[in-house]
Formats: sequence, C-alpha cells, structure tokens
Amino acid sequence: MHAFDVLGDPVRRRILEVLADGELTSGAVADIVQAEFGISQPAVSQHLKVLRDSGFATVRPQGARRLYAVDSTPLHEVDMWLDHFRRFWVQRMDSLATELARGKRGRRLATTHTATPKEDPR
Amino acid sequence: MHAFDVLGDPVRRRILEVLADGELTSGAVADIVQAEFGISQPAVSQHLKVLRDSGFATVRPQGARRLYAVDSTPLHEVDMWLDHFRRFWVQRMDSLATELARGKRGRRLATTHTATPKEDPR
DNA sequence: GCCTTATATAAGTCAACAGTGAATTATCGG
DNA sequence: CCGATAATTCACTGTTGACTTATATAAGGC
Repeated sequence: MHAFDVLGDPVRRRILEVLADGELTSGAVADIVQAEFGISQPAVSQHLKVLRDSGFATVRPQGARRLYAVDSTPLHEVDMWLDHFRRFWVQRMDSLATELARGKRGRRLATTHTATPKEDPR
Repeated sequence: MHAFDVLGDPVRRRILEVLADGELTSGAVADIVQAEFGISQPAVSQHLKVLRDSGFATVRPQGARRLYAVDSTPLHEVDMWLDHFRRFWVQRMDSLATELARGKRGRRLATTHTATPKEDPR
C-alpha cells in the first residue's frame, strides 16, 4: 500500500497524530479512536496493522500489551515528494516575509485574498 | 474527497508532477499519462476532474483546448499536516520559518538540511 | 490450571472508486 | 453550415478496502 493510500484514511491519520506525542498501547489508541470515530476495536487493530505493514508505525511488546510508536520514514518520503511543489507556497510566504521585514505595516493586505489560510505566526 | 485521497492515486500524483513544470492542455497531460500508465483518454479526463473538484488544479479554456495548472493550496495543507511529525526528521524544526521570517533571501529551500552550524548541547 | 484482559485474525458484507466504450458538448478551419 | 478535433460526461463493471461480528492467541492474576 502506497504511503498516500495509508494517509488517505482519517482514522489512520488520527492514530499517527496521537502517536506523535509518544508511544501508546494498542488499547489506548483504540480507546481514543473508538471515542472519536465510533468504530470497533478490531477495526482499530486492522488500521494499526496497515500502519505496521506500511512502515508508519513500529510495535514493541510489553507483556500482554503492544506499544506502538511512529516511524517517520514514510512521512519523510511524503514530505520529500512535496518538494516538487513547495516553491508554490514558499515563494508566497517569502514575499510576505520580505514585506513584513521591510516594516510594511500598512493594513494593506489588499492583495485580494480568495481565502484566508490560517498561518502559524510562530 | 480529502486531499490525501486525491494524492492516493499514482496517476493523479503524476499529473500534478507534470503540471508543476507549467500549465498543459488536457491532451498533453493525457498523452504523457497514457504513455506511462496505459489508460484511456477518458480515464485521464476523469482524474483531471477529480483534481479540479478537489482544488488541486485550475482550468483555463483556450479555444477548444483546456489549459490545466497546479493550485498548490491543498498541497500546502498537506504540508502543514506534516508539521505534526517534522521534528522527527528535522533537527531545527523552525529553521525554514525563521529563515523566512527574517526575510533571508538566500532561498536555499533547506530540504533535508542536516548541517548544523553549532552543536546542540543537550 | 482457569478466568480475565489485551490484541490480533477470520470471514463476510457493502460502498466507493478506477476503469471501459459510447455518447455528448464545444470550438475551429474551411 | 459542416466535418474534424478536443474534451467531458454517461452508463456500466470489477476490484478494493473499511467495517462488522465471531473467534483465536497470548499474558497475568488468582
């Protein structure tokens, strides 16, 4: 299964998000996902299997539990594929940054925004 | 259709790649894709429709032809989702953002940028 | 050794999607 | 206007994948 197919499922994306904060048991993942998506435990287990088989997650047995963690390798590959297109938005951000760097504080913003992309002003 | 579902299809990914180099007519896209994947012209047209409907591509009629171009907005959203995991492979997670915020014009596009000017004392 | 908890697998159903060929719409050159 | 070309839409089919319930494996506590 290709990386993008794996990420195509919202349940799997959510699992990866919760695993991003640290490893969790299968049961802990299932509790979260079941609460949010209302699917059964076997369904979650099957998603975890997909994540395992496609390299997005690793497992470490601990007694009867299985501790899951993110393996970022395929995510990094996805990120690298995006390099084909990054110039499309880096250029925009760059010009915006330049504008800001020049102290152009004018409440201009009149570049006819079609949408307001929420940007993290960190 | 979610952005990741759109990107789940290899034909659609390829279409976006070829469009990344500049706009092309539907026919030009079809020629490339048909040569590489061996599918019919209507199949390509249907993929173009998916890309249109999901915001990945824009169309501009030019006589009897239709010129397709990439719209990077949903790709940018995908890129932002990856922020959840970028720390796994980027040491200085904020390097790009900082660079841009400072209006640094040496637009190195620092992908897989491993060199650190100073070692991190942890 | 049992019973319980934790997790995975099995078997089957259903909907969605990618593909096909045929038909349709639209534009151009004469 | 007409025929040719460009492209999309239609109607249908096969495959895939996500879900369910039921069951199996494995470890822990008593």
